[in-house]
Amino acid sequence: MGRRSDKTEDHSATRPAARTTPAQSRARRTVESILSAAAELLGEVGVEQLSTNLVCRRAGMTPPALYRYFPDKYAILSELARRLLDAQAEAVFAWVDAGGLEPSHGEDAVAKAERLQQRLNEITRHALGGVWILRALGAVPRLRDIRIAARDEVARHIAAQLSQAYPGAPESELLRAARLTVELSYAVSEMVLVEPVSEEPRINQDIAWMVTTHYQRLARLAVDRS
Amino acid sequence: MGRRSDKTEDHSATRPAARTTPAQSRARRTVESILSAAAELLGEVGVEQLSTNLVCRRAGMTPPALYRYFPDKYAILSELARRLLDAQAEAVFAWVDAGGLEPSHGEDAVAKAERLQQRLNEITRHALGGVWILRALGAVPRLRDIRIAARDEVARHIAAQLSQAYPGAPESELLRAARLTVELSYAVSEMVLVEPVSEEPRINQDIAWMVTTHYQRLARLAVDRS
DNA sequence: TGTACATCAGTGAACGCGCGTTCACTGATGTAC
DNA sequence: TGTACATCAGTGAACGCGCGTTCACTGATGTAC
Repeated sequence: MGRRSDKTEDHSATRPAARTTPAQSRARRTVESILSAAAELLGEVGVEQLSTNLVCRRAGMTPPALYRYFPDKYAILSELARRLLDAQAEAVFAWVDAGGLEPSHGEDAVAKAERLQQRLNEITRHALGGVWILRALGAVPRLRDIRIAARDEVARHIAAQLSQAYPGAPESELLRAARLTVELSYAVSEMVLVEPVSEEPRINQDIAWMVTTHYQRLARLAVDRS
Repeated sequence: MGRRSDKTEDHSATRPAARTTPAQSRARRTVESILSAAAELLGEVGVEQLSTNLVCRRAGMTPPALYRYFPDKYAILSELARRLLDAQAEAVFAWVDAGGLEPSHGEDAVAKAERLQQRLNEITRHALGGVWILRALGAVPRLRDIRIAARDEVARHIAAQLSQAYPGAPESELLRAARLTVELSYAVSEMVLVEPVSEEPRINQDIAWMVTTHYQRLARLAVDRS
């Protein structure tokens, strides 16, 4: 998928370059061990207490091995973040491409949005580091840019699609709405993963309804204005 | 306000007890210096790099002075969090008590909700540590409970009021809806404070519309069911 | 209103510890012939 | 298919530094008479 590789390039510009790119398969396993260890520890001790030494110990290796691939703990977190955010972005793109935003009768549109939210929760749940990276992304100054960049990329795509589906609505409004809804979607993922699972479908449904209705309202306002 | 002191007691159970409660006014100034310094540093270096030594230096005092009042950096963050969350909760209570949730015609209800969101943003903006504590609260394991407790307290109050305004809707649904909207409101505050100010009113309006419509829909569904 | 004394508030100096980081090295992997 | 060699991957040991934390102490504040 061409779009995906574009995206990866974008991110690698932001991300602190790894000192060495692993060439052998042993090295690739090492990198994965580091990422897994960091992911585990993220939820156990929190971003603040996460240290490269701690990660090494958990991953069963010595500091220089880690330093070969990551300059510091932020590089590790960035990589975890990039993976999660890329996966989420890809899910949204796939959903949009499959007609997620095409005008349809109220209930259908909500059901479609609900499935997307569910998928995003699922991705977050199973990503390395899970919901903890999502949380860390907000709180760590050096990582905020990654999150905002990812959010805006998704938002632009949604806005573009919305303006096709509902021509006449001003671009700026659509972009604002898209940004807001992506942000809300992150918040819901963060929330849902600590609620009892039984609550999850209802919450997804609620947010899906809110977002869908919001889009439709914008479209309606645009039509009224013309 | 009786409700407020109840709340304070609740929180102090969660919060690690200060070693000493300041008795003299000099001591109270010291505590405030510590909190201000920590608040400043929070946005500059992030929760992860915040340390008691760093706070002392910025506050112009030596470590033992800090240790007299706070056992560790989490105690400082908890206090900052408590203040912000208390202020927000109080604003919501005041708004509810002033009839914020009373059934009214669509546009009015939205305008009321919009004003509340604006007020909450304002509180966050001017609180010690501002939006950075809000963010830290999500990411630091030892602080999450405070955030969740505060959210749920506000949500219960809103739910109680909703069930009075729209009798017939099941309590559990109202509580879920209230929790979700409080969470969304936090997210919007976090978001808005980094957007250009010019965007703020529109975003407040959007979220106000979404939340209000959501409540009204729940009420309508309840009526339909009976 | 002044003094003596008890309590409160903050200092200076020190400690052990884990962190981030680097060095020269050994061992593992892949490849050219 | 086997061996020799170049490159890649990870180790052991060490470093200086700032962190969290405590001690015995000095100085400031408030109060009893």
